Amino acid sequence: MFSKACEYGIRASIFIALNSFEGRRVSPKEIAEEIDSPTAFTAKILQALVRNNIVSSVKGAYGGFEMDKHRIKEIKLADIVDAIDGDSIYKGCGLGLHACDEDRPCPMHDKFKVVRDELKTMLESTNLEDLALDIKQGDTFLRR
Amino acid sequence: MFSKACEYGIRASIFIALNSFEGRRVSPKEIAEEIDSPTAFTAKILQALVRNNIVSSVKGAYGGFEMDKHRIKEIKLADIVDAIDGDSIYKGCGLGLHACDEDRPCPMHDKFKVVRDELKTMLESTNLEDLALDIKQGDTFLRR
DNA sequence: TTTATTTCGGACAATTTTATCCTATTTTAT
DNA sequence: ATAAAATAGGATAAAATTGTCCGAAATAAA
Repeated sequence: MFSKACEYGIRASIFIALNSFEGRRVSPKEIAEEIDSPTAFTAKILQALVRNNIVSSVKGAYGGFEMDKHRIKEIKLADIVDAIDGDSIYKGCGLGLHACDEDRPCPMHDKFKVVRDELKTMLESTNLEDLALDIKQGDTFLRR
Repeated sequence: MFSKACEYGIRASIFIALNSFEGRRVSPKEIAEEIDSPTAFTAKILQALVRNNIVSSVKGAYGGFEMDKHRIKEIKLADIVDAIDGDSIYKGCGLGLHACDEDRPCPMHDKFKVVRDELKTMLESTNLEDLALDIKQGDTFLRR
């Protein structure tokens, strides 16, 4: 469904949010250990998240990755997916047809659209704060 | 969402179904031209469809790929997706966690499950005959 | 200002997916 | 039987994705 990069990106974002509530910055190494992902690859994904204004970074001693505490609830899963995988998952045709739309639909179009729109709505209505709080309460997990 | 192989597989199956209604066998070349896909790669996918009993093949002169006319309505999109991409799209965790389930869910689990189940239901309830008939009536298309 | 620390970013490598090519095998028609 | 036609399948190549490494740039603390 999502690329590996996107999966890591979402997990990393949740972990950073969790720590930003406590005012802690985290390093790529710490993030990768916590979300069980390859460190250098995760660092690359963090760069993309920074470029897309999902997280911010601070270089130098005592630096690391963090999020503005008050923006955490404004950041939606859709923002992260957009930043890393783009919007093809919302907009693309189920059969990979470039010109598939209402006017010239593929055979799956109508039925696929329902599912795709529901996915879109879900991603757009799920914010990082809710996800982070579930983890904090031990209801959900980021590893394995 | 689906792999290229799976997209080609679905498109090819629909085209074969369409021709099998008329009792015509079709070649990989003809299929690839009609669904706008690479011929040799499509041929490989057809082999997988044959192995998984989605279509049958006849070698030698006047051979080609065909489907049992009476089974066309019994074949669901889910069968084709299963044959080519496996069931990870139904069963996999949205965040790629191997051990994600009801007991130890990832933060996206509940919301993702709703979408994934709807996708599953859609694929399991859509049969090749309906898709082929839509094309025949000029309501939907397999190319571009 | 110097040093230690940390992200940034480019180059490279491994793996997976997508795609091609060629030969073997099977089947039908003559 | 033989030849022609067609799928089967292995080897290989190209492209995309995933993953690693290392030096440059930036920053904070001393």
